Amino acid sequence: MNEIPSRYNPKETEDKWYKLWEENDLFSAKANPSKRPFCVVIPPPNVTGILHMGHALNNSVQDILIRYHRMKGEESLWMPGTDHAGIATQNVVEKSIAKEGLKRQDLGREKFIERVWQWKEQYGSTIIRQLKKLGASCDWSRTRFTMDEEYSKAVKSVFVALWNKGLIYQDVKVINWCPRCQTALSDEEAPHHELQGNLYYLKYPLSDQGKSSSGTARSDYIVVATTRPETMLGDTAVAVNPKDKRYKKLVGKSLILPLVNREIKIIADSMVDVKFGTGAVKVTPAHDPNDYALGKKHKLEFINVMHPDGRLNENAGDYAGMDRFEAREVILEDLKEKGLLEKIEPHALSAGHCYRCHTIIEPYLSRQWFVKMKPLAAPAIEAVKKGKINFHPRRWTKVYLNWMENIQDWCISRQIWWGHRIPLWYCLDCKKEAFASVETPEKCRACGSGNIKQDEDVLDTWFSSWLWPFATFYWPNLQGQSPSGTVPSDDLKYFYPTSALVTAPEIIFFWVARMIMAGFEFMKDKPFSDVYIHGTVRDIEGKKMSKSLGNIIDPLDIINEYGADALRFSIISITAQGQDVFLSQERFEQGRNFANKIWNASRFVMMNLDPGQVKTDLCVFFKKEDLSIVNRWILSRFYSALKEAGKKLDTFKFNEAANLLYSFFWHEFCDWYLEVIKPEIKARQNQVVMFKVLEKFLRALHPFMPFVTEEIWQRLNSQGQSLSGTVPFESIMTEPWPHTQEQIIDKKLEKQAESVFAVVKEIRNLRSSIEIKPEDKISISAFGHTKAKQKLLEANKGSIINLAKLGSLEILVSSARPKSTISAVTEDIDVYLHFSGLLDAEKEKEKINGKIKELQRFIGAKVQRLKNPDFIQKAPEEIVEKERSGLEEMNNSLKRLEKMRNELL
RNA sequence: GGGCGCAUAGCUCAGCUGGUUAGAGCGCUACACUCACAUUGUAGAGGUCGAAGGUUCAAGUCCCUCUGCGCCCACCA
Repeated sequence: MNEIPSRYNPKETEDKWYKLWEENDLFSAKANPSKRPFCVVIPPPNVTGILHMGHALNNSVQDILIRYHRMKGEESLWMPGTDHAGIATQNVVEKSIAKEGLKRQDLGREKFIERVWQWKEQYGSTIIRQLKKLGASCDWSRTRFTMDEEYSKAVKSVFVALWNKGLIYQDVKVINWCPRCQTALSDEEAPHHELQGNLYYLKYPLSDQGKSSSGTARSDYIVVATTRPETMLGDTAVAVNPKDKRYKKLVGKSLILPLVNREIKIIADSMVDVKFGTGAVKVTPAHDPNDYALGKKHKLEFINVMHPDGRLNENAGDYAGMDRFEAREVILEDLKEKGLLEKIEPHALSAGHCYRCHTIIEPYLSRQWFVKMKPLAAPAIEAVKKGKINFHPRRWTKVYLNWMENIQDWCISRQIWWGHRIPLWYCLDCKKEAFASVETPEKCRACGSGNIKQDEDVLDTWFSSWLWPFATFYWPNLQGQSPSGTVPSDDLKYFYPTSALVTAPEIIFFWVARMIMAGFEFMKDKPFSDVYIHGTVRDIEGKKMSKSLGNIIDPLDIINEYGADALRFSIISITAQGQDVFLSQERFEQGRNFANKIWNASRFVMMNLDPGQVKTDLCVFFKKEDLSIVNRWILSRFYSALKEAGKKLDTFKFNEAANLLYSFFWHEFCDWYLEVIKPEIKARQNQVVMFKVLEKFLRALHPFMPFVTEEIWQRLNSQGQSLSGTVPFESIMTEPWPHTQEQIIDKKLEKQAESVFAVVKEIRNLRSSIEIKPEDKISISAFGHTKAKQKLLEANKGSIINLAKLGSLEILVSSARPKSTISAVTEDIDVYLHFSGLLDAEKEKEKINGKIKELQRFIGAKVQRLKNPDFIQKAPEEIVEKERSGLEEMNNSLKRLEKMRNELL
């Protein structure tokens, strides 16, 4: 057995097994009415994506779910794919052609899109390859892309369906505009971040007419406060609160807009906050959502002063052509010169930022397409309220509902090229209303003219992502060509609704909520039953990992250095329910060490395994009573850990499941069990139990650490059961997740075994307290205060000698203290270490006194509790009983300790 | 302005529906390379569970208030 190296090397196993799994088609799933379906659709990573820690966490969780359910005998499908990520991908390709000195406009729309496809062919599967390194057991034969032909058809169908229902409309509104990407964004795509800016106080002079009639006006101008002074060029009114006494007389009068010399009215509206700034607001209806509303209400003029790229346009007069921020400085300068800049105050404000390029967005008046969301939201709200869909952890339910109940219409048109072009056509001849069509039309529906033109805009990427749980199954046609052949048409029916969705909190609005709405609207059913929201991956200081901060830990580096199993296990074991994940490089050592521990324990088992005998003995039924206490103990412990871990997995508590298996294996199986059986490892029952427990443990752990468990399982079985590399290929992947055997779990027995271990621990403790060398064989005497304990000592004498490295163990017949000993107590058992050297009685006494004091404290608390009549009366009987027996035990220990101390005198 | 989360050992965090003496990993100290593993073993130090109230026979655990961090949402110009 020397050929097993003493260190586990993931590099030699991971790629090998992944390849075999793939070659043997173990990831694929198909509709199988005799089995329960289990389905997870992957949150499709962007085609431009490269694997980061967020992906690693997200996909580890999904793979655990899928592998677990697959092993539980469910037909488990993990549907993979990528997202075309309109803006992000277009940006990447624009950067790439910029190296050739080209802009997308130089190429033209068609050529540019061709270049994007080329880029996608070349780099688009990077992330898929990386997911494979992680061990992801997706059914790759089904890999989908949101721009696939069939998928595009689904997108168009959905657009047409909503159009026909009257849920899509066009409007001119102030929307979020990214001057860098030059497109409209939805509200979700323009998250607000705080900025340290200024509040500028500008003086707007009253016009002559205004001045003359206001004899009591304190001054001949009104001061307005703004954070974006450059927008003043587009002002068409100043608004005040009608109740504001300061301005009451001025309402209806006019002002002269400085620099532009436009006459603008002073209007009154209750929307204006009297307390903010000066109580007078400049109104720029084309560049602010609030002002837009005011503009509509008061029928003001809408003056757009900006080009789509953020430069000021011809309406800005002298400032035309300047960038918005440059213009701001110049305008302030000019106002100052004219004495119209009253003051500047520092002011924290929050502004929308483009979620793709982080540019400050500009509220911008433009014509866009919108989806009416309220009707779609209603069933999606109800489903969650009624518990048809459950969030884990539950608190996200509120976040979801709050958003859904205040949902705004969705701006879906984007002024970019890469994406699903809006399936709307305009007739250039009859100029009637636009019409929607799934198939590309040749003629105008109204007049039959062939002179028609498709809308230039593309749809928001999320307008395709929200169909992911069913469009990936070739809805609405239900059949299509996957990379590996025709997909059967009953798959959707079988796998939908899918089972669980795993994602990060920031995706709830973008994707989760919308999938739920799309599910009910188009499939008449929820898209999934459970939503597991995991935390955000952060660095050790709590900062989000990002390239710009330079605090990235690359999962591929970790895989390379520690192995994919280590990565998976470490990241899962610290991912508490929905808490953010704080990572540092060292974290992965835990996973690596665990893999190594499993490796070596297995190595030890295999080195000592008699394959032939185990093979025959596996079929032998060992009667419980015939098994040694330690064998019964490890079986009981194993099955109870298994039972708990299963419960945790079923309730999305992955870290708890992982940690249960970890501490069972390391601290019970390795630290105690293997050590106890070591001297008699060839005994038939030991052989069978250690083999069984290890083999089942590997299966239980497989969803978490697929590679190392497969490698060992294969080696183990090639010994124990001759499964070695036989055809057909057998894999731990498709073995059942072990069943719990309740009848073997025996808590009483566990306690017995553990009291033996406690004796061992006390002996070790004594040994180290007087600094006896480990190689010195010491003599121990022990006395059990009950018959049962005496018997237990007798029965486990050998184990104690072995574990505590004793020269001899004498079991006393009376509680009298042997001479020249130091002592310790455990529950019901006294332990004496024979000591020939000089005994420092004082030191020994001190130690015992310390223990006595501690014990007295606890006893005091217990006595207090038991003296309380309310406690006796109101606490449950069993608790009171527990307290009583606990007190009794403690008193016993106390007496024994006191006796020991007194004997020292 | 609303909403949510977190404050427990030096660090990072577990502690489920309240019930014996509050746990883990890392780090630290001492000892040990005895034939599975130094990516290891054994032993140990280290906590009045953020603060103040309250409910209860009993509170890290439930309620209220406060403090400090963090996040999300919202049209504060």
